[in-house]
Amino acid sequence: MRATASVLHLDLDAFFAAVEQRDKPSLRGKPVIVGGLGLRGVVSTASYEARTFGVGSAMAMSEARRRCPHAAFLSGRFDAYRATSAIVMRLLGELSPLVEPLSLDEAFVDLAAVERPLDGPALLELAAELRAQVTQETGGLTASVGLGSSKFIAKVASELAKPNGIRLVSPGTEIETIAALPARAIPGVGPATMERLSRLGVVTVADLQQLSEAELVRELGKSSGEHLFRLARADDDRPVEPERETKSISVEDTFEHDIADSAVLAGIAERQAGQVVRRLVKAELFARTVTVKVRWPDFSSVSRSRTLNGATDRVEVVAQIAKELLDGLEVSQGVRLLGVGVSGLVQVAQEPLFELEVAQPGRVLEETELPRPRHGSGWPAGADVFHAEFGPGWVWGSGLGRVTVRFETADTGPGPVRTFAVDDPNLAAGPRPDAAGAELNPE
DNA sequence: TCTGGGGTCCTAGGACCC
DNA sequence: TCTGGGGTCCTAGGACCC
Repeated sequence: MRATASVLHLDLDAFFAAVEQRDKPSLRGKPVIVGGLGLRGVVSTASYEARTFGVGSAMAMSEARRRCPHAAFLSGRFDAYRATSAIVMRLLGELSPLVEPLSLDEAFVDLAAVERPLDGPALLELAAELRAQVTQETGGLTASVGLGSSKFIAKVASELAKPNGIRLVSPGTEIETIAALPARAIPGVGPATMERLSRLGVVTVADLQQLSEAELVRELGKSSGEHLFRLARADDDRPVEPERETKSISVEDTFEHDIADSAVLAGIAERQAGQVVRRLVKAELFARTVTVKVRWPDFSSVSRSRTLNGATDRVEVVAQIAKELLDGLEVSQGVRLLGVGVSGLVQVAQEPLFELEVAQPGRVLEETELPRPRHGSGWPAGADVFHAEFGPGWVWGSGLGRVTVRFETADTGPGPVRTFAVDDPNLAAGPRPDAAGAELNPE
């Protein structure tokens, strides 16, 4: 904890949904739900209009549809989210070189790296200007900003500021600020920890402050217990860390229907190994450990891993090991989710040649013929499209060989709706072909 | 029609080494 | 002549976060 409130936490409000409302004027002011639209999808982000119906992140999409049937249900457009996030991260980088992104929509900034300490009014002014810049440069998104003497307090502050606000927790007032909050508000206290704390009579952070460190360690283990003991007293000296090295890379897929065919699963593992290795190579890393993860129909899951003597970035090696690990599992009851991951990442190859006798050379499957999870048609709801005659629009819905498109962009008013055959030659997937991101980079 | 995907961190037990 | 002790690595599972 510092003597000044020099840690800033920024959180974009209902980020994915807000980007959709920005780019789809007909959805502004309406409930929008972004997430997996398949049978087993979950909600990534709900707009504030949807939240009033009790829809929230991580909720099963089936439940969200029950609670808010008239919402717009969209699959995500991650390129658009990444582009918008980059704008915000750039603005944060102008405040300080010490920016630690937590996700596309959240980051810490260490303001102590900037010249002299700022007092309360100066901090509030800086935050207000930042929020105005974010809204200006992103085309209308809002952010909540928290300021405090540590990461923990800054994060709590931005939570208290939501939505669309600023909150400064002045140094010296931290403990009284957090005391009234539910213990669940402390990062790291999830459902399981909260259940254990409840048994000790803990509801609020103030209750937590009554427990001794020994009691917490006994209940939660050494690391968590000591950590929680300190956070309950607003004692947090974790630094803002701009660069965090990648520790693992993984790909996993939940299937629309459980799969019990081991040959099909092996084919999926092979494709996933390819995806993992592509990212491994792009990061210029090599991996020593390969892990396979399986989720059963009852939602329990197991993992199997193997560590090599050397590190590899070869698809054949990762795919072969993944398939061998999968072979060791009895899949006849069906598999709900399959995943392949690598860890033990290093920057140099140390690959012993004897590590793998590549079995029968076998045909290398083309990317397109490997099994992929399919969620409905090739026209995901919410996706950008471009029509030769009508211009840019987005997929409103599809089915029965038809796709319905609404023609509007961030800069138009609500636009008209037209329906086409799914194979209409005038209709192309993706944003306007010749001006990618133009509206976000006016210069 | 319950429960995604990509991560990080922690714990605990066993193997192994000195 | 029953079985110390510490350290490290590996595996597996689980909690948690966005």
